[in-house]
Amino acid sequence: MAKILVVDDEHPINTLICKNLTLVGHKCISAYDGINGLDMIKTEHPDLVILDVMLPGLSGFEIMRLLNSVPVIFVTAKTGLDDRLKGLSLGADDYIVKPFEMAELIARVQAVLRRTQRDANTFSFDDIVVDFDSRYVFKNGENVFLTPKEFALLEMLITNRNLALSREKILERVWEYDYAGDTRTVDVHVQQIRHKLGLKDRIKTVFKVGYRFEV
Amino acid sequence: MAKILVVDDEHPINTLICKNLTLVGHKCISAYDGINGLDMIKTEHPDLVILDVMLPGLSGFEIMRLLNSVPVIFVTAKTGLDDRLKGLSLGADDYIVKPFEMAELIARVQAVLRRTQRDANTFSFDDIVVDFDSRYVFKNGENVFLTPKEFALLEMLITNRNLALSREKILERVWEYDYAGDTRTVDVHVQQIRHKLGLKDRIKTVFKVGYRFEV
DNA sequence: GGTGAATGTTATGAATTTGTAATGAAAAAG
DNA sequence: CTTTTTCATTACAAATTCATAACATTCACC
Repeated sequence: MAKILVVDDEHPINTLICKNLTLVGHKCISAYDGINGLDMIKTEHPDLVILDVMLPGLSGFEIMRLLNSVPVIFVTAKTGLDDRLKGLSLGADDYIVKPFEMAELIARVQAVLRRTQRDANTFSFDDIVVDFDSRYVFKNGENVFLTPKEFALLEMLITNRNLALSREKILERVWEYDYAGDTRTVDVHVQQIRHKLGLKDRIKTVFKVGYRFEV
Repeated sequence: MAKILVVDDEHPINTLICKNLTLVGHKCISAYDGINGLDMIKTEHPDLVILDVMLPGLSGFEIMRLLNSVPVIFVTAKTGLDDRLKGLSLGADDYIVKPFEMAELIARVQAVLRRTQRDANTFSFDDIVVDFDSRYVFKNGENVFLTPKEFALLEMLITNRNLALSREKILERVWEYDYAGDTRTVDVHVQQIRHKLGLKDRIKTVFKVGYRFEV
């Protein structure tokens, strides 16, 4: 099951796509304009984005230019070759022209997901690779050992990257949600991760609040 | 000659498939619901499973989710593209839609068998050879005896090598999928395999999670 | 620059988790 | 039915994790 974001301003089509993707077992979320679409990509971290080219706010092309590494399938009413090339050259994983058969869209979705999810479930930045399936962390190709708490904390920082996280929120999610201990415990673990992975400037301290993982 | 398990609740069809497969020289066994099907896969170790999607007990999809490495050909009455994609994405080797020509099914069976039996069915590392057909394990050329549970556990570790496997996941797959016992049981069997094969550093414990077979 | 509060750093022992060996019940084989 | 094998469970030993405390440093504000 993958989390898929559908960005299309035509509500009936958006709903139809979502309904069908849900039927094949995926979790589906919708955005109806470019601004919100970009927003949801950043906050929800979908596994795949289905992106209409013609959007109010930001065009699909403009959104793609601002993306890093989310797989994208492009949808457009235009049939011009130049649009197709533009999309693919911007890094789209596939391309489909309206009007399309729902079966075809789904086939392409599954194909892209197979392609992207075969490559392990990892997150990379700088010289670091975090593999969530094997629970390995590599720095510069070398295996760095993290304890369970450290790994869970790093996982949460990555999931909520670029957000300021209070110590309370971190305790609630990485420890038990009604954990009663000292919030200083979080500090010690953050220092440990910083030390082991050399993340002094990636894990920023937000004074009086908590921490933020910037990437 | 291969051993083929047919899982289909419609007795006449099951029998018909078996008869034809026997005619072309295979050994054929039958199951008529999902629970028994899963059971026979674990006890009989067939070379190939022909699996109906619509089954009483456990659906074909659910069975597939619990399997490791047996080749599967999917059979379904549905013609929907989504079912086909679901099957293939779960790792089915082929797919055929009812009603089908018996000649076509046989052709696919032979194709899958050719594909899977070409690669000798063994796994080797260090001074150890595991033969999944004969169920022999050799260390340094000498036969090491493993009990059924031990072999099944080793098989799962090898199939999912380099992944961190939780004790729950191991119980679900090596024991029965609804096994109620203690997770410490897994520990004892892991120690046994480590001891018999000298795999102290190949089977790593992942603290608070489970184990990972590294190779 | 000075001050108090917040965060960084390091060490230690209690608590949790895993390793190990033994035991008896259940299943399989004879 | 008897013997043998397998395996779950238990109890204790060893290892690991991690919360906390104590002290050092940095930060925000004056």
